[in-house]
Amino acid sequence: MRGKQMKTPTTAEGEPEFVADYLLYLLAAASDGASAQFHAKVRSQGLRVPEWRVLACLHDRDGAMITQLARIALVEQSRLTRIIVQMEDRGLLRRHSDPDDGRRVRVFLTSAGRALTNQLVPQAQAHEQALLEQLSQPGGADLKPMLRALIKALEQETTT
Amino acid sequence: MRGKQMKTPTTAEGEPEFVADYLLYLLAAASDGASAQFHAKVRSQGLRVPEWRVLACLHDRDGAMITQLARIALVEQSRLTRIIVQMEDRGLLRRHSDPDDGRRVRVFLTSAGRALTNQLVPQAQAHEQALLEQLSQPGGADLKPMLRALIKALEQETTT
DNA sequence: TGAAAGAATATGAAATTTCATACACTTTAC
DNA sequence: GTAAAGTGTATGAAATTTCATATTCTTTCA
Repeated sequence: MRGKQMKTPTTAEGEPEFVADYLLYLLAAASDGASAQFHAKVRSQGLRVPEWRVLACLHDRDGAMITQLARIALVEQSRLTRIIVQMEDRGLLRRHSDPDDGRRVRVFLTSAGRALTNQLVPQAQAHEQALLEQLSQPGGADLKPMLRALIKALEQETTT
Repeated sequence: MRGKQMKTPTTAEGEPEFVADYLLYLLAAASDGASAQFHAKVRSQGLRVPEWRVLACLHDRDGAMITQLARIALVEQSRLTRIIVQMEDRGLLRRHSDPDDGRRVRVFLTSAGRALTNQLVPQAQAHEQALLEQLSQPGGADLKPMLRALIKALEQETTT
């Protein structure tokens, strides 16, 4: 291999660049970039991103608690509470306090909410499919397993 | 391989789970989870995450324009403008309008800003190193290249 | 049993973010 | 050279988010 020798990019000052190869930046940029299109579509249908995430969570687990939803939707609890209230006001979901534990509030899709969700989930899946196909060339087939491994490692770290 | 046959997880209703294996969720959760610890450390040093990102960008490219910083720091422009103003008020950076193009504002670290940056960047690198070591077991060595490929593919998509 | 500790959700008030758009400057194309 | 179009940044006003903490239940355990 006669190398077109790739030198590490450097700043004007001659120091090596930091951001462009920093894992947390790559993760944030990848997440942001990959989501941009679909999130635009979500907004065009009158939902904010966390609202869509709530619907998606409820698609999987109707009747989830606020705290669970907050964790999965990656939103802070008090913020999620207010989002849920707004969504309830819009008729997308209903809150019921858990009969077995009065502290808990369980959230259920209304039929309107379910209808919207059933419309969005396939759109999300189609978009994902398209992305994955674009990525399949280099070997991006391993992307999802790798992300799952990272997430799992991070969860255990917290426990350990 | 006698298979402990992994069945696809399903919802109570029997439909397959969507979120847990959805690429955009995996990306967001990975980014969020991976960043959590370090971002907590950033905040404990009196910076919000976008502020730290600005410092990191300026570490690489002192004198960057607001728009560039917004793009790299993944922050909307008008929001970044206000963040920059606050940081200037705190004495971390300086704004100068570009002599060659009066529309542009170039942002420079002050010595205080540079000192803080020079303290944080190594912390970030150490944290990244630790993360990567945790990940090296399965084959996470390919994570960064894979993310770079994804980011690049997304950039080109926009152009195309 | 009952007091203390723990959990889940809600909420006030300050701070931040968003969205649209204004403003200032530059480039383009006559 | 100048009007029109394009860029880069700032800003008002409404909406949202944050942070700390209140509130309401539940569990623990002496």
